Amino acid sequence: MAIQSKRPDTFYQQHDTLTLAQKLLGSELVHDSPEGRTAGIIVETEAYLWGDPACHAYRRQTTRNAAMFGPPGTLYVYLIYGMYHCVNVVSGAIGIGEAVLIRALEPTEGLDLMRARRQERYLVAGTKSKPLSDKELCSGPAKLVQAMGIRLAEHNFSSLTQGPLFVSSPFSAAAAEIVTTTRIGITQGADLPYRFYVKNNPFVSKR
DNA sequence: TAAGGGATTGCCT
DNA sequence: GGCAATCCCTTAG
Repeated sequence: MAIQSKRPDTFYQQHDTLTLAQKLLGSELVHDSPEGRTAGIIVETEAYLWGDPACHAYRRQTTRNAAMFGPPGTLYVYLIYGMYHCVNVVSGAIGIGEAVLIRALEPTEGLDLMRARRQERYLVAGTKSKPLSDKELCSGPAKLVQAMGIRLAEHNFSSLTQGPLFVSSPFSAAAAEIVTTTRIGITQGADLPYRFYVKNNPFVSKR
């Protein structure tokens, strides 16, 4: 296993949100949990900006979006549709509610643990019997939260620069081609080109 | 205080 | 491809 360097505070401080959303592509998200390590290369992101009607911080700071107003490199985790969670990397200055949504990972480590976490719900429900394929583990914002063992109570407000959940620099600096397009699942600001993904990567949630 | 709705997912037709 | 599931937060009254 190669030595991985944790992205420092300056990585999150020096880039504006749209740039950070692209810089995060190719970086690896790592979680060293008590159950073991899971990790994946970030292959799809979306930016949510100040003054952007789709941004959770668009109106004002509230209890739900408070983490977005923290320092860059903070995690913002929220509940969506009453049953799933999504994770964001907070960006922009303190007091400015901007963030980058992590939408998909290419799994690199701990795939069995990911599978176990993802299938837990099905095993309980007893509906799904077939093991999930590698592509089904992290190809969506709520999927990767499950697979990585990210939880609202534990990780909202936590920092990516200190602690067991962090972003590492890529192993190879091979510049992948980035596709820029519109964001998924939103109604407001649907025409803004704030979604980025690695071209031709099969682990991206949607083409 | 009440009611609407969402940065999704997976099952069903 | 369409749609239900399922909560809590936010906004309106």
